[in-house]
Amino acid sequence: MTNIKDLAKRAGVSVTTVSRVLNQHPYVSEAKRIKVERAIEETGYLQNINAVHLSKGKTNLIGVVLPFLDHPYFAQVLIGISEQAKEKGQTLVLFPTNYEIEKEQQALRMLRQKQLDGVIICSRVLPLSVLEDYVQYGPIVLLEQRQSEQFSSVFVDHKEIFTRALEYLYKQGHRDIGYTIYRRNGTHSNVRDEAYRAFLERHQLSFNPDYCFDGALYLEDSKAVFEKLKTLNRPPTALLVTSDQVAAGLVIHAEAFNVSVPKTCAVIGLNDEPIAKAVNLTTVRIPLKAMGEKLLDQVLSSEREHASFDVILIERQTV
Amino acid sequence: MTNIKDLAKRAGVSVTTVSRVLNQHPYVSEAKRIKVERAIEETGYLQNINAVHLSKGKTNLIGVVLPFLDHPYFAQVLIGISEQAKEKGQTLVLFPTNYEIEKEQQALRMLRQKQLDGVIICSRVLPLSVLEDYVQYGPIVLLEQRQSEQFSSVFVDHKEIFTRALEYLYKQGHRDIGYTIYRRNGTHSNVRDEAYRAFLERHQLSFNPDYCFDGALYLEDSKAVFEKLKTLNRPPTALLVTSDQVAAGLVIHAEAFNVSVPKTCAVIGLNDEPIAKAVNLTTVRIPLKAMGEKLLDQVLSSEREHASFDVILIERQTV
DNA sequence: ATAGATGATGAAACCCGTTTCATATCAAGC
DNA sequence: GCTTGATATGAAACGGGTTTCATCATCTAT
Repeated sequence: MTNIKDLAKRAGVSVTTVSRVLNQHPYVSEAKRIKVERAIEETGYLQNINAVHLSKGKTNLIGVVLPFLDHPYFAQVLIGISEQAKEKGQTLVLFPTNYEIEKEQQALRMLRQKQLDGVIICSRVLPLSVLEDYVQYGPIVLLEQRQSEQFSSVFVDHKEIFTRALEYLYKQGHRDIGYTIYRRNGTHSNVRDEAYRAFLERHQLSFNPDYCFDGALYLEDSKAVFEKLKTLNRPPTALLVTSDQVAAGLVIHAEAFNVSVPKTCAVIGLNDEPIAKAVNLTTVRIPLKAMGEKLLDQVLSSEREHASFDVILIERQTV
Repeated sequence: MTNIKDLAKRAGVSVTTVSRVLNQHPYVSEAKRIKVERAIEETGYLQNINAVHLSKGKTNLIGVVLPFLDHPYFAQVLIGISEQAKEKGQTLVLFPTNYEIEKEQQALRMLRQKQLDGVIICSRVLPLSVLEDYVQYGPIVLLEQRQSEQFSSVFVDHKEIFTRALEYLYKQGHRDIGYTIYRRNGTHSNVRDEAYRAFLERHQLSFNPDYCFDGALYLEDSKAVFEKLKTLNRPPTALLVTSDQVAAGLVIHAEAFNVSVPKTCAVIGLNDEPIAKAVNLTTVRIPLKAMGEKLLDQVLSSEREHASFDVILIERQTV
């Protein structure tokens, strides 16, 4: 493989000059520039990028930490991130964690070892305190509702989402409203719980612990929701479902479980994933792609920033 | 940042010895090993991985080229790849191409620049001849039915899939059978077309160019299929649909288009994606995750190999 | 007792760029 | 004629590891 030295010799200039040509620095005479360019063409020279990385101390590599690749929520965010990455000349390194702590740590370690210029964390199990130890090595940005001094973040207001969706259901006459989530101790579970309890209080409704269903993320998880629903002697008349996958599953499986949506049970989803439109799901649209783009911008920026995105309630046929 | 030199000084040994400790090479006395390990702990030393890459000429980075992130077909393959990557200590760099040629080229360029140890191509638009120019820089493996000398590959026999699905429909009494694909000039379109025409010939059925529907990849593409279906004065009584997303869309939207599945139109899908089970889709299961794992193994291996995977026809309710 | 294998160690070469710094040339301004 | 600033260029330092090679000390088998 030809390296920059060979190139310099062949062009009859110093390696410095070659480097200047490669990096489009000024102060190279036309004559030498042409010589170097010809040498590059003749040899088919290409920089050894690892040497460039070592020398420059950066890699244009951004780590993306996310639990699952096969869920539309994360897929949409990832599409936003990757389109913006293309725009900004960045390349993505993926860390599908399955919520395993070592996979998250791996991303942080690579940041520390300078293999990554920054890390985008779309969802996590690692405590914030651990992340804080790593900001010194490079920007870490979060896809979560959190206004930390240390990290930029991108988020939607989950309290508002819950409040709006719940009030909407209330206005349609529902008084027994349950909700489904994936993780009980996820980063947004608290906010949601608070919004839910505030809603109940506001309307003097009583709290029923059975009305919170967890483990609901994928289409097929809707079956478990139905099954649990069947065990209740006073099942909710409406469900706020924090993933359209699950909400769509409820709609699709309703008949099999002898439920009618929205008659027996109204359903309001979240995200406005493609399937939502297909099954006519009332849902709250979150601009996931735009949020992904913003995440990429933030990880490249030195400013701390907290970007909030607005949501839209999409009324369709399941409430 | 402490580097290996500082470490050597602090431990009172040579950098060579430190390197040996770091890389678990033999021939280091217990005493010195302990000294070095203590120095590492005290300083919190971590290798600059870019220096390691430059020195070793490899990065443990594998490029994955795929058109879309938000389709279950590729998501499943990617999950297989990434689980095996974790197993083998490899990290993935993603190239979501949207079938843009420059994105595919970017992966190849990074291979050539030694930033990637190998490239997995799940689907492509670049001609094979271009890929061949790059095998000299590192292993390139393909997710496609092709027995090339230059590349390892992982595949299912699309001819067999088509043949089995078509014969199955034939056995159920169907004589007007159409099929849907995404790209007319995709890597497998030929094979499928051949299988289709051979099937027609075998049963002395006539070829109808309107029976091939393209542009069908996502759930919502099913609507276009229905619309085109409506324009035919002799619509097919059965469809072989090469993505469960589309097949599920057909089932979900059937009512709206005044079609009954399977009565008016039988549907057989492909891949056995999660949604297939949810909507009771008859489909052909492809072991995508296992294939992804194999792809990762192949890209790490120096042997050329062509791995064929078996498929299973899953009979449910749409035929 | 001795050849030959095995263990232990460090100097130096190597991987391959970028960037700083010193130096030189040339033209414009006074 | 002289200072000053812009242009042009290359030597050398720097980023930070790994690996080869030479050397020396032990141990084992004959």
